[in-house]
Amino acid sequence: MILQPLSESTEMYLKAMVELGGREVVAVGRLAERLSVTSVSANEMMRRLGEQGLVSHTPYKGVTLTQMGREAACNVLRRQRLWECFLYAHLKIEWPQVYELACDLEHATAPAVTEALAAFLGQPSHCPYGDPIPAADGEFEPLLGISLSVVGVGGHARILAVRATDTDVLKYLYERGLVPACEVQVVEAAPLQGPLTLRVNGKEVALGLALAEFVIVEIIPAS
Amino acid sequence: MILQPLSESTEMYLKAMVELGGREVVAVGRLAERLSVTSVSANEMMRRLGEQGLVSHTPYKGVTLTQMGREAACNVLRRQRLWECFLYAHLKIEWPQVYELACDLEHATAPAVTEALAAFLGQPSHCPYGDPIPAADGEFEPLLGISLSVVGVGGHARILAVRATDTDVLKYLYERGLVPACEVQVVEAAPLQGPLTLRVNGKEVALGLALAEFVIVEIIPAS
DNA sequence: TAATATCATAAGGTTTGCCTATTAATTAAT
DNA sequence: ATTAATTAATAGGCAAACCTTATGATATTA
Repeated sequence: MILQPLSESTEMYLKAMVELGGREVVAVGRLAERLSVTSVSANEMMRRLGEQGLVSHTPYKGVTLTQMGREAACNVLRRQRLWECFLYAHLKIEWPQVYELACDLEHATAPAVTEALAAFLGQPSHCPYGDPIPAADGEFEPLLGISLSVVGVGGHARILAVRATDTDVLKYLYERGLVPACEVQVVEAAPLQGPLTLRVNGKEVALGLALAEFVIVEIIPAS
Repeated sequence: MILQPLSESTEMYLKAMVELGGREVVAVGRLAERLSVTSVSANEMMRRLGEQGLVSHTPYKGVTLTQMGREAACNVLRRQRLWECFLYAHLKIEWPQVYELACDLEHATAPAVTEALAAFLGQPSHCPYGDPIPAADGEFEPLLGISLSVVGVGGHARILAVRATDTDVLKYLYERGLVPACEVQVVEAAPLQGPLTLRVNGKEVALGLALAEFVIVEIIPAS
C-alpha cells in the first residue's frame, strides 16, 4: 500500500487513534480530548479521513481505523519511537523531553530516513517509554500489561510502559522514579478515586489515579 | 536574541537569502527564482519578513538580512548542515539525497536537539557538500573559493564545495565524481557559453557552464 | 418517557502562501 | 533626454487546513 504524504495534523489524529483504541472503535470525543481540540474539529477531520479511506465513521458510535489507516498510523508510531530511541540513547536528551522533540521530527521523516535510522539503531524493539516499535510493514505486538490504577492494594508490579505524552506529566513521573523497569508496590488506595500511595525505590510516593492510568505494569506474583 | 519559531516557508526564504547574498543586497527576483515561486509571492513574503524585522527591503533595489534575520538564517543553515552530516556519516544516506532529506528535518528541529546533535557529531566544521557549519552563535567563515566556471583553460583546481540543492543536479555531479576534495583540470571551454571539458580522476567530463557555477574551487598553483 | 449528556452539522473565521493581471520604477538605447 | 524594454511592486483573489460558536440529532438512563 502506497501512502501519500499526510499533513502533520492528520498524522497526529492517526497516532492518537492507534494509541487510544488500537483496532477498537474510538469515540470522537475522546480523540478531541486527547488532541486538545473541540469535538467539532475532530469530527471534521474524521470526515476528511473518511473520504481518504483512512477511517470508518459510524455516526454517534465512533471511528475505527481502516487497514490503510492502521498502516499509516503504525508508520507514524514507528518514526516517532525510532526518533525517541535516537534522542534518548545517542543525543542524551532528558527522558521527559524526548516524546515532544521526537514528535516534531517524526512528521518530517522520509521513508529512506526511517529505515536508515532503524538500521543505525540496530532495529530496536521498544522505545524509551516502553512501547513496542512497529515493524517496517506496520505491525507490532501490543504490550500485554494492565494499568497501575487497577492493581490492588498490596500488589507488586513492574512498570512496562508509560503512556503519557505531555512533557510536564512525564517530568512528574520521572522525578518520582516511575519509569519502565521500575518496581512498585501499591501501599494504599484512597477512597473516592483518591490517589494511590506507592512504594518506589524505597520511598513512598502519592500518585493521582488519573496519572496511574498512564502507567502500564505487569504484576509480580508474590513469591 | 530570542527567535520566535518561524514557519517552514519563512525559513526557506531566510536560507535562500543567506546562501544567495550573504550580507549583500539580493534582488527579490533572484529569490523568487531560487525558490520556484513568482516574484509576487517573494515580494509578499519580504513584506512579512520586513514587518518581523528580519529583512530590510528597499523597493526596486532589493532586500538584505537584518542582524536578527542573519542570525535566524544562520541558525537554519546550522541545523540543515548538521543533519546533512548525520544523514551522510551515520545513516549512510546517498550523497545526492542528503540535502533534501536534511532540509525536511531542519524545520522540525528544536534548539536542544540542534546542540545535542552538534555534540554527538563532534562539532563538525563542514557539511558533506563542503560548506561551513555556522557556530551556535550564528557566525561562520565564508568559504574563500571561486566558481569553477571562471577557472581558465589549463587551470588545475580542487573542489571545495558544491552549492547545488536539487537532488537531480547533485546526482549528476556525483556520478561524474565532482564532489568536495576532488581535483579537476579545465581542458577546454567551448565558445558562446558552451560547456567546459574537464579532466576528473583521469576521465574527460563535459560540464555545462550553468552547472559549473555551482562548483566552488580553489586553484592549485602549477608546481 | 423525559432529562441529560454526547455527538454531528451548519455557517463562518483566520492564517498562510500561492496565483494572475495591472501599474510603477529603473535601465538601456536611441 | 526621451522612449522602449526590463524588472519590481501592488491590487485583488483563491484554496487548503484548521479553528470557532450556535444549533440540531441521537443515545442513555433515571
